[in-house]
Amino acid sequence: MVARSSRVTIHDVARAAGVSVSTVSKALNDTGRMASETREKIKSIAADVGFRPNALARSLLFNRSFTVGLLTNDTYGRFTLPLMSGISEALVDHGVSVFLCAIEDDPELAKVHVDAMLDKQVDGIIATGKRIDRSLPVDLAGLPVPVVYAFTEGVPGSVVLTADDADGARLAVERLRKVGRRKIVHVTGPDSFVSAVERADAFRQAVGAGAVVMHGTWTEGWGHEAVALLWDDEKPTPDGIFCGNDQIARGVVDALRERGVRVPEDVSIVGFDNWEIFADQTRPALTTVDMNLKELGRTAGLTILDLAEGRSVEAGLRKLPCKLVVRQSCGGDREI
Amino acid sequence: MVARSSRVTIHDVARAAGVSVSTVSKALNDTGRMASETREKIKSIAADVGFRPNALARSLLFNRSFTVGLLTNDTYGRFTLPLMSGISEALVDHGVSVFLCAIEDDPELAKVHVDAMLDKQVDGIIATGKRIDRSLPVDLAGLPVPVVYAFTEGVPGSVVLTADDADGARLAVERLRKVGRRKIVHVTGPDSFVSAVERADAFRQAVGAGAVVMHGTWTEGWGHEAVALLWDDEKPTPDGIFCGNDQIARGVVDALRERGVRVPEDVSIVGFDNWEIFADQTRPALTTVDMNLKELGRTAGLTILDLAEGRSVEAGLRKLPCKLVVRQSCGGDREI
DNA sequence: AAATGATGAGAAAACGTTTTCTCACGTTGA
DNA sequence: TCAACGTGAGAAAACGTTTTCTCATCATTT
Repeated sequence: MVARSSRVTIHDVARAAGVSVSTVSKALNDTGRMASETREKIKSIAADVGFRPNALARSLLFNRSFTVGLLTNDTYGRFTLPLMSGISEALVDHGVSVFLCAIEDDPELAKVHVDAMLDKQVDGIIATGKRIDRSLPVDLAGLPVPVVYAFTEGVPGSVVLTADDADGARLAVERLRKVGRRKIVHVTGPDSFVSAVERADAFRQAVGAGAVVMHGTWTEGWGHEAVALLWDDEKPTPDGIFCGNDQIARGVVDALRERGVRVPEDVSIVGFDNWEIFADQTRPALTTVDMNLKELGRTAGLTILDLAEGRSVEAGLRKLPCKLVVRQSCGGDREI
Repeated sequence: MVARSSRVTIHDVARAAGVSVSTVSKALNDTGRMASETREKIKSIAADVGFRPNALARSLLFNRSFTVGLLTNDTYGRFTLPLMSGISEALVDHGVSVFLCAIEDDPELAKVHVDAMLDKQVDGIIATGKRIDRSLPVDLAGLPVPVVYAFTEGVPGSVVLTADDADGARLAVERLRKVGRRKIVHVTGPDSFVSAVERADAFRQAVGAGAVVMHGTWTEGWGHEAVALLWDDEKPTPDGIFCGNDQIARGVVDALRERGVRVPEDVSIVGFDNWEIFADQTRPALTTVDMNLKELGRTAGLTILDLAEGRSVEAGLRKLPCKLVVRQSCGGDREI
């Protein structure tokens, strides 16, 4: 009405084939009764003129937009991009596209984005954050579409996906044990983070009596500081350090090198996150726990699809397993 | 037809108000002739029942989906996320949402995503990559919608946006000069990158005769190596180093510290990228060139909007200015 | 008092699909 | 020869909007 599309519509195909639009539709969708020559002829003509059905029209009809919204509060993209990649990968086969909205902790902005997505009739919304113990600054309860939470707190009765922190900690300790380490400490982030606590608890359980956990910040600086605390002390120094993230691990490795302590010969280090930009560039490269973010994204995508298509999904917190990526900082990468 | 929407439509509002749908539409859009009491009454009823127009239906009518596609080949998100944030910020006010598609260098996948976006009638596509001298593995010429390229090579006659590398280099040298540095070298990435070459050329021009440019890789390791080359040499050592990215800068700073060379007292360092995860965590924190990615994203968003709405835009390569972010690695942060 | 004009509101068409319903035609069987 | 049936294809409605057109109704002017 306002503008005229230059795109080829089903009417153009019908005209070119000398049949009605209904016949074209049935021919292309392999539905209805029809002489098979007619069907083939129409298909070939449609291909010739480059017809592609207008998804908007179908959406209107089916009340399904084949679109989901990804709401993220993780400005930096550390989590969002791998997650996004997994979601997209899982959904592209189903013809579903993803709206990405960065809300930058702004409730107003979040509301605007959510409204825009609802207006565009998204089939579902995936909400992601940085922490499982913080919720987004917008209420997603009672929306007319399903919602899946990933790495952020969900409302009661919702589906929440996260990495299994305890599993990650166990993998790390297991590895350190395997390379013969016996005096292992855990240097991690603040105990105000649920994931830091869960990893710490699993660490304590795996290590047993005398387990040492040092809470600090998620920074390289804290890695340095922790090494200073451990080595300047009178007590015997550890031979294995499990770090709460790769930045801390980087700090620890650097601090040890400065002290002339060799990694991995004297001390084995395991990081957490497999943030390649850190893990790969640290010398030696970090053996680290990977949270399988892409797989988590894939799961989130498939889950939202299940919900959108009316299949029931078990509510509650679902923790997905981690995996260990072996590089050099832990040692034993050849002999095991 | 297939499923029945539980959402409230304009018909529901019409019924509730005891008027026709046309009247409701006109009332809500402030068009048509109508008693102002009627208009207000309808507006209030619409608000009461929570009516929000179905964007799909409008899109179908206007042949405008208020949606753009962002095609990215930058898996890691270093460029994509800030860009995305800027695009989104610029477009959200216009009611435009963004489809994000990560194509991971796969031509097949790219084609699938582009087709999906076209089917969904995007108003335009923004294509982004990592390098201005490489094109995406998919041909975006001749599409029925406008395309804007950012940080990737465009087809002839297209609109291409990128950061002004030469400007960035000039800002860096200017700063180093201002803090009194006279013997400045440039340690950067491979000369197979156009942006490395452009920065190097601008660097040479700014520094004048005797300018030293060292090409290597974009890694911390090269930063270390370059310092070794410079300091192990017989020649006098530089008092200022402009690095091609923050990772190299990080390597340089660390290597200098290991040699007992003080930064910024003895040598001033300027990085490039303002990748906060590096720039902020380096000790001392890096003074570095910021490519204004968010602003670039904003420009890309507004440009695609102009194109989508039929306003003409000058084709060709458009270089946006950089800015210098001052931290501690260059010195002079107080006295200037 | 009749013709003109202004005002308010509804009917219908349009956007591009899919699906249900209807119908004409030709074939088969009695 | 006629009824019953199967087959192929089109007409129309529907999805939720917006917009153009038409038409009452009522007030104003001659």
